[in-house]
Amino acid sequence: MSTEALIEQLLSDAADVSGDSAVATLHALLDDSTIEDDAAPIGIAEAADLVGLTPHTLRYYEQQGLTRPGRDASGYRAYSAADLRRLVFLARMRLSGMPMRELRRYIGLVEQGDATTGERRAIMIEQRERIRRRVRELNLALAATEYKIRTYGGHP
Amino acid sequence: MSTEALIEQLLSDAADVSGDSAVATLHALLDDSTIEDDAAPIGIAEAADLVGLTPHTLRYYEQQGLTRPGRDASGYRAYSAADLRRLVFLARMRLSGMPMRELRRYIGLVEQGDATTGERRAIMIEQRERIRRRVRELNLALAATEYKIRTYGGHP
DNA sequence: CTAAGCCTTCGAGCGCGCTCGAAGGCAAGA
DNA sequence: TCTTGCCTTCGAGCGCGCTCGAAGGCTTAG
Repeated sequence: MSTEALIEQLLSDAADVSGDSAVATLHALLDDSTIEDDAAPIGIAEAADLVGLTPHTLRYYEQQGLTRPGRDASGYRAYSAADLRRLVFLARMRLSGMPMRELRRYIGLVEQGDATTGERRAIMIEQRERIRRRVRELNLALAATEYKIRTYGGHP
Repeated sequence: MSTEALIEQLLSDAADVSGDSAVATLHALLDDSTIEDDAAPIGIAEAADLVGLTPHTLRYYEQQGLTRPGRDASGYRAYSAADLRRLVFLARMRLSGMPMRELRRYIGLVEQGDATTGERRAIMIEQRERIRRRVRELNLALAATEYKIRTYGGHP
């Protein structure tokens, strides 16, 4: 099951993202073991498919310094398990509204090694704040939208 | 759910009383019932201030056919209570991720009169789905982000 | 041997939603 | 009267995140 499919499944468990099955699915998504370490590297089309992006976008991310996949004998990109895990992470962070700029900064720290985990954590905490704020905005807009719907439903 | 309920919801989000949420609070409080119908029209700067947009943006919205404020003796835009209510609505819908395109379509229907309320309602229902979906995405990303934070916190 | 279909690089273009600057009009205070 | 400051229109520019097309190379099927 591809990441995209997993996300689809999660989103369609509409009732509760906090429910047990959703959490289990999420762990599957987050857990490294979902992508086997010893799997053979795959081509760009397959990788793109797996994470729900296009080959164009994957090349773009690489050009932006977010990934550095290996190459096969023909010079084609070869995405390893680690590369795929990073792509999954990038896709999820983009989806949550994290700007490319921040992602570049974060990946830069990752490539500098363990000494930067503190700073990385800080970035993720900022990111959490961004998401929470956005959720609050959306709940407000949702209330307004439901008000409109109800208004059209009967009594103006 | 009118102003009262929105306020209640705001209170439940009361954790952060930062500037950003002040804007959200303003938007909520400016629900239709809080703008008095007989208030004198106001200038573009004041209107922009009131709804948390810039005069540039207000002119842009007008150029896009979303508003049609009156003019004073000097040819300056004069936003009436009705104009302001519409601006508040537009701002809230934009904030919730409704595309300009949809908003143009919706306002077009509004200007066609009462015969279009059914179609308008349908648009708002689509919009509700968009928001709900986005909230679900964000909750998912939030869980992933918190997982990262926890991981850096100590036990990998 | 050829053609299909994937891959490569590079640079340009696009859709969105603003955002800004230029050039000038009008109003009110020192 | 002059200056300050907000207003007008118009069109261009920008930041983001892709998205696409051109021109060509490798590989496999027929």
